[in-house]
Parts: sequence; C-alpha cells; structure tokens
Amino acid sequence: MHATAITPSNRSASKAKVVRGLLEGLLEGKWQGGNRFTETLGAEAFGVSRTPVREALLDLQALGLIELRRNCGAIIHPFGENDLREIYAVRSLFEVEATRVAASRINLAKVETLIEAFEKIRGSGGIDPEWEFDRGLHQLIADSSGNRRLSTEIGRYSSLVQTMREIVGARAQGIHSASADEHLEILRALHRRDASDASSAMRDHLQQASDSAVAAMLEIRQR
Amino acid sequence: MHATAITPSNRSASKAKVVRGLLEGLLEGKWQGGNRFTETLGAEAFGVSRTPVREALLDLQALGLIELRRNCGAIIHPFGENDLREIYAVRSLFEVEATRVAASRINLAKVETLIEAFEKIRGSGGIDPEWEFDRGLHQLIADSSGNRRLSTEIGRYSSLVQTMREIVGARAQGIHSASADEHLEILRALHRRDASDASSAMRDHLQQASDSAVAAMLEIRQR
DNA sequence: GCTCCGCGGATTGTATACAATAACGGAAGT
DNA sequence: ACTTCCGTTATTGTATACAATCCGCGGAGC
Repeated sequence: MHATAITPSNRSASKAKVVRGLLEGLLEGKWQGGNRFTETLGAEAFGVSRTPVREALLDLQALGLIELRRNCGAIIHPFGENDLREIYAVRSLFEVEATRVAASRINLAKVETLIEAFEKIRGSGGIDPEWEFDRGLHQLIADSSGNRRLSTEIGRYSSLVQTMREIVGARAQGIHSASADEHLEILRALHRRDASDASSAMRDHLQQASDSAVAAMLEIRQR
Repeated sequence: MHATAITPSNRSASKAKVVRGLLEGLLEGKWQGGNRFTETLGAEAFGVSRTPVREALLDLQALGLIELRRNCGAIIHPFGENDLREIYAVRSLFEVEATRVAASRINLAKVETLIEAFEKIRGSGGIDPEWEFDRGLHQLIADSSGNRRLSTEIGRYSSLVQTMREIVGARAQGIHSASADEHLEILRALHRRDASDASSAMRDHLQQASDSAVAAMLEIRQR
C-alpha cells in the first residue's frame, strides 16, 4: 500500500540494488574506517548510472546511515551492534506510539483475521510465511494510527528492516523469526482495545526483534 | 552540522526552491482536490529541470505530504489543520524521546550558555533572534541523544518546520515565536538532569508550537 | 452489447552531458 | 619551515536525452 522508499518491488530497481549492496557492506562490516564513497564509484561498482546511486545515497542519508558532503562523496560510518539497536529503538518509538493510538480505532474484523492466521502458524510450526503476516500486522497498525506521517515513517523503517532481513536471511542459518506468541499478544490486546497492553506488547516484540537482528549480524560477521 | 534534507543552505538550491514552492501551495490550501503533479509540470512551474523536482518530490513523499505513483505523477493530498498537527505530533515523538535520553548525557556548559542566551532575550523582548536559538536548542538536544538515527529524523522534521516558518513568516503578521519561558523550562530541567521534567516541558513546548503553527496557517488562508 | 487485445501517448526510471564548486596540492613569499 | 594563494582536478548539482512501463482508448471478435 505504501510507496516504500527502499524496496519498491520493481519500481526503481536500480536504486534498490544499490541500497541493498550498500546495506550488505554495512552489515558485513566492510568500510570500517570512515570510508569515502563517491557516486561514480558506486555507479561502477553496481553497474548502473550515477542517478540511482545518488537517490540511494540520499535515502541512506535520511536513515542516518551515511553522511553526504558536497564534493566529498558519502562518508560511510562504521556500522556496529549499537547502530542496529538504534534503528530498532527509533522503529520502536514509531510503532509503540502507533499501536497505542490504533488500539481505539483499529478494525476488529481485520484483527480477528490476523489472529486466526497466527494461530494457524503456531499450530503448524511453519516459519517461512510468518514474515509475511508480520509485515501485514505492522502495516495494519500503521494504517490504523490515523496519522499519515507516522505511517509513512513506519513504512520507511519497515522497508529498511525488510531489506536487512533479506540480506541476513540469505547468509545466516539460525535467524529465527519472531514467535507467533508475541504477535498474538499484541493482537489480543488490540482486540480488547487495550492501548496500554498492546503498546507494551509491541515494545517487547521489537525488543526481541532487535536482539535477534543483532545476533544475526554478529553471526554473519564471524565468517 | 547536519546535512539537512530540505534546506541545506545553498546545497541543492533548485531542489530547495521546489520544496518551498510546493509547501507554499500546501499551506495556502491550493490543490484542494487530489491534484496530480507531474515532474515535467513542476519543472516548468519552477523553471528548473526534472531532476531537482524529482528529488524534491521524493523528500516530500518521505514526509508523507504527497504520494508518488509510477507513471501517474504525484498525488497531492489536501493539506489541512489536522495534517499540520500530525507533523508536530511526530516531531514531538522524536524530540520528547530525545530530551528524555539527553537529560543524562547533555553537556551542562552548553546548556548554561543557552540559558544565558534565552534570559537575555527574555529581558530585551527581542523576538527575531529567538528562532536561531530555538534551532540551536533542538539541535543540541538531538545531538545529545546519542542516537544518530533519532538525530537525523529530528533534523528532517526540523528542516520542514523551518521552511514552513519562513513561508508563514513572510505572509502572516502575528506569528508569535515560542516564548523564552518555555525554552528556559526545558533547559533548567536539563541542567538538573531531570529527564521527566525536561521531556514534559518539551512536550508542552511543542504543543504550543503546534497550536501556533495552525493559527498561522489559518491566518494565511483567510486572505 | 460486451470483452479482450493491441497500439499510442504520457510519465516515470535511467543514462549521459554539462556546469558549478569545493577539496587538494604545489609554488611563492615571508 | 610555515602560511597563503592560486590552478588543477575531483565531485557533486543540474539539465537533457533515451528507455521502459503503465494507462487509456479504440477496434476486432464473439
């Protein structure tokens, strides 16, 4: 539904490729020192022109991952455990607030549908399809917040996290997706229209997700 | 200090021009219906090429102000009182959190410097220079949050608000800048390292700012 | 009359060319 | 040796050209 800035399916495919490549480098731990990365360099590295590279760099700058200085190229800051936690901290800020607000407005029928979906997952023990529903849940909450700006911000970070997931998923084995239980706790609180419990459950959920992401990154780097 | 996305002094002057022009239209209340705005149209309207228009549209999309659809042009949503309040709500989310975290880390000497500055302002009754210190205060808090991501987001919204201020300031008479008292309350709480009071004062400050901005927008539209 | 296919135009996505500008280095002066 | 100035060069900012893609419309077939 949202025009996701980072992974717009196939819209701006080149830009997405560049973003992914740079994120891979960040997660792997390349660019340890304050490395410089010019648009031309990126264009050659990824086999595209400067234009999508430039747009990718602007996006990454807006996410605080790089610093752009005129006629200097992008300064890539070393990316560590702490940076990943910061990303989840901001995401948590957004989504906890969205959950709190959404509790009194969210469409209960949709909540029930998702509850059934997650219960089915928990029963079957399937892991793979869960991310799909996870995205659906976060999207539903964002849209139900009634604040377009908040929803947009959530979408931006959602795309970032999604891309990181894909990168990590392709390399790390033991990356465990969030447990259906956490999702169900959020959903049941929402169904009761209990803003406090719901937002609290969302906070815990994202804390888990944060720890999990850090573990996955460290696993990747130990190779 | 930050590479501000919207008003980078004179970096990307054309892009800034386009952003400002579009924001003017939004604040004035043009584009009431779901208007379409193509890149070519913008290029002609502002006398620049498509490239800076495109970048401006991407920024505005990331701020939730417009919707970009492939081969469809930008869909400009009507902008109302509620949208302005939403922007301040998100900003409040960022800055209240930053204030809370910064309380235990902020450099007290810098706080004292700002306290003196605001006390001088309050004495002299000068209004004009206050925005400059206002920006300094918010920037200091953002940088003291110790979270680069959070700081970046604050910078994005800060630029947006700053541009809106400039637009409004050029048209409305009675736009009153925030009272020095509000700033002093934040600063004194920070100086006590009282996270609760400081963040609470920041919340109140932004609530005032929000009301003030809405009033200014309505004043503009009544002409 | 209704549906489906295909084509033309409009619009974005990407590449390239040109202009502006700031970093870098070296030479001259002290 | 240090600093300052200036020219070169690297790099971004902007403009333009080209490619891909989607939307709408009209006509053919049923």
